[in-house]
Amino acid sequence: MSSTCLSSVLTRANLTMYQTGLPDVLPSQPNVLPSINTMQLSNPAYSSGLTGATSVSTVHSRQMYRQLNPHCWAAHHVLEWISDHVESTKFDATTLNLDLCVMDGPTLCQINRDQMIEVFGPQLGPHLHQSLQDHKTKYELQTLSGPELDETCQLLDHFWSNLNFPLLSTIVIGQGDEVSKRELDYQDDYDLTSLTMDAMTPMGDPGYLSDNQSEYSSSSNSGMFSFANVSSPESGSSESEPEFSYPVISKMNVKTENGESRLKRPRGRPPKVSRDHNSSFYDNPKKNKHAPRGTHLWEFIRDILIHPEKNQGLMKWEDRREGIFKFLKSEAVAQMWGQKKKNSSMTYEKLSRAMRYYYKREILERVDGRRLVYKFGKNSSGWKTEEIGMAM
DNA sequence: GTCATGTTTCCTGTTT
DNA sequence: GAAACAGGAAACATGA
Repeated sequence: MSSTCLSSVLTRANLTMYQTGLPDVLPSQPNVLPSINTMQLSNPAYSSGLTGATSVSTVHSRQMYRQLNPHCWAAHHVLEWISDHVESTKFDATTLNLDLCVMDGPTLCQINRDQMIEVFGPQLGPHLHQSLQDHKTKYELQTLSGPELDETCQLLDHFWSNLNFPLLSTIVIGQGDEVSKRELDYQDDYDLTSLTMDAMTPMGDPGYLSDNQSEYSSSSNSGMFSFANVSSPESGSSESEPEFSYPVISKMNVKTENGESRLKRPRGRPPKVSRDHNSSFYDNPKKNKHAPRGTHLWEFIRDILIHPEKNQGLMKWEDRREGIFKFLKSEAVAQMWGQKKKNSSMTYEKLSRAMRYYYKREILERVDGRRLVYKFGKNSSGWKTEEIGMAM
């Protein structure tokens, strides 16, 4: 494949230029891209999928540009960046003039979209321009954002990491479409969401599962991607929470018009059932300790919105000035919210109910006639550009 | 223990 | 017909 050839060229150019260069140290911001370190070291598939000239340690340096502000990129960072995009877009690199690729970050940042297209062509140029803007935005925001945003950022990072590398194996998308991890690696900067969201939307409403089917029964998922199966710093590992099964007691028999009898739940949230084998769970002082109250739902939504470089198409601003925003991947956002609240059965339907409660409190305002569109109300804060001190 | 708050869950009905 | 919206009702978790 020609793109692979260019990759080799670029990689060799890197090695040549920086033979003396950067030590293969781990990125200094482990929270930002936790997956890169672990995956690239632990999964031979990653390195074997790269060019023969590329060692595992080279993979580390290849990703270094991601940790840096584009304004601080050296020439080899620019080459790494281009190389990654050439591979990920399967661009025919034979048409690319390598001489034109040699520039440092500050020079690159001065190139506008048209010039980018002129240098890299109509296929790769716009792609690179968009990527550069994303990288720039990312570092502008990182500079300006306060520490209160860290939790959501980490959740977003973790969320995408888990999507990219579920348990170091493969994920199953739909029925039988296996996508190798390496293929997903290179989706990282692009529309990964379109590829994976279907796989992670809830596997049916767990409330409609039979009573012995808990979504925590990971073995029953047989390879289908499930958030319940993904380890998370927040979800913990040993404290599986049993409250998401639906006891028989909460159902009642009702007659349909046809006179058929069917199961129906009473209105409202089903009561928790204390089961014998769980008594220790409820007595567990660790569980009852006052956990620091997390951010509220609207704050969680806000934090996703003000980190466009991390939300990867989950949500977008419709009108930033007015505070109007739209869910693009509503179920994915709900899953993330559920992950934050340690509730793997969260759905957009439930999330949206909570959102609707905000109307009364004027944290959100209705946007009539537009689906998945909400607007921040006068009692919300922290989303306005003036408030977070960024020029948009 | 009680209460308020902020969800979460489920439901029925309506709108798109 | 499906998805999203709307809002009532009840339960739950947490903090004061």
